[in-house]
Amino acid sequence: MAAAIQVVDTQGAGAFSMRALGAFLECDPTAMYRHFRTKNALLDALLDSVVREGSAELPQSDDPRADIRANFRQLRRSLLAHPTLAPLVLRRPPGVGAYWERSDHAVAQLHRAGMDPVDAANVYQTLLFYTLGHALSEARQLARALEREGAGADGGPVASVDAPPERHPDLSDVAPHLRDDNEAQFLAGLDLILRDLPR
Amino acid sequence: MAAAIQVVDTQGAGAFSMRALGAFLECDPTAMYRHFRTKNALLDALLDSVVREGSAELPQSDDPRADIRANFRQLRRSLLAHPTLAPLVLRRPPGVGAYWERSDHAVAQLHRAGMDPVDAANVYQTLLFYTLGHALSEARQLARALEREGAGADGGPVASVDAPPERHPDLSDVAPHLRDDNEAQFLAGLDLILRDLPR
DNA sequence: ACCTGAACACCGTTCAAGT
DNA sequence: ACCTGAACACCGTTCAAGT
Repeated sequence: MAAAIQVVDTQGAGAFSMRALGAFLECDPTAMYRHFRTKNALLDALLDSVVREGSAELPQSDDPRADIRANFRQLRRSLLAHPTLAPLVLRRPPGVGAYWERSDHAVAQLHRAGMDPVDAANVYQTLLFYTLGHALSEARQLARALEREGAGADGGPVASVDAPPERHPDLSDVAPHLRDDNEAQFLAGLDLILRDLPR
Repeated sequence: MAAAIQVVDTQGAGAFSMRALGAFLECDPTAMYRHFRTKNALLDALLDSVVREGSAELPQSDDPRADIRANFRQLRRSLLAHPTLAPLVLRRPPGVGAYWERSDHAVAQLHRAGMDPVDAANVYQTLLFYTLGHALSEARQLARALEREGAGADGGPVASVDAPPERHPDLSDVAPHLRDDNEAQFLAGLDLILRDLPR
């Protein structure tokens, strides 16, 4: 139900209830139980649709590395498109269901780059967990900014640091470098993991 | 409040309510509002204590790489020690508050290994997000196994794959390699990110 | 076949009242 | 100063009853 996504995006995930959805659709709150066995089942359908978003246009060029980058960049953007919904994605096990298209694509590219299965499995899971962790942290922060100042907020750095310098000198040295563009920072991490892959 | 952690661990995070905690402590459900402004504030205190758990004994040996490994392995274990609580850690922004000790330690080791600040920042965030994503996924699965069969369950592989082989040949090739020991798989991902670090 | 709405067993939180 | 308990405004879900 696309209406449910709309409710979550405009009202926030916390305000999403059967009663709120019923009011939005102008029907009885209990009518949804004809289409979904439970609120959890409805939520799971929403999460799957977010993860699958845009996965039909995954590129298959002559550069495996670029294709993998595109895959995970797209996943990150899909998650960030619904910041208040994104944190709930962790409720679903990664690597199954909605991830099939994405993981099959990524593993195929790793094979094509000449990587053996064991390495491919590790690199794939590292990429996936890194992407989920990074995007969901960013989404959470973006969601807070949205509810604080309405539309048009940018959320700030994905992980800002404000430690007392005298106690944590090394941390404070690094802090300025955490304030850069979030997507660039994300892609740098991807490249770090993909470093050994032939370009 | 350590009693709250006990309630979460035995009853599951879903059953944690002010009323349930009150029943456990044999006091009125509203008595907690003298010590915590809100249920959220109480939960945040719990999450912080989990992240900080054991961070006092972070090693500082002559091998920066091993020290960083120990840091993130310890973080993973702290999260997995409270599997039903762990997913809620994402509600807090990483990189602040409870993470100070851990991130300061990790960044100090990266410096000591001769890494420049920009690289150190990226490597640190990559490690953190990878660890959070990996451990929280594993914790979620472990929590499900626990509530399904009581104590003594192992939770199975952190990301099992059961895709139709005819549609996803590459994925099916890799699936067997995802079923190995979860901690070994986690450490392999860490090493992947730390590959360039001098040993 | 599908929707309705009353009802049940819960929530978090507030606040006047007690000691 | 701290705890109590009634009360308020919510939840998800069920089920007999309507069309």
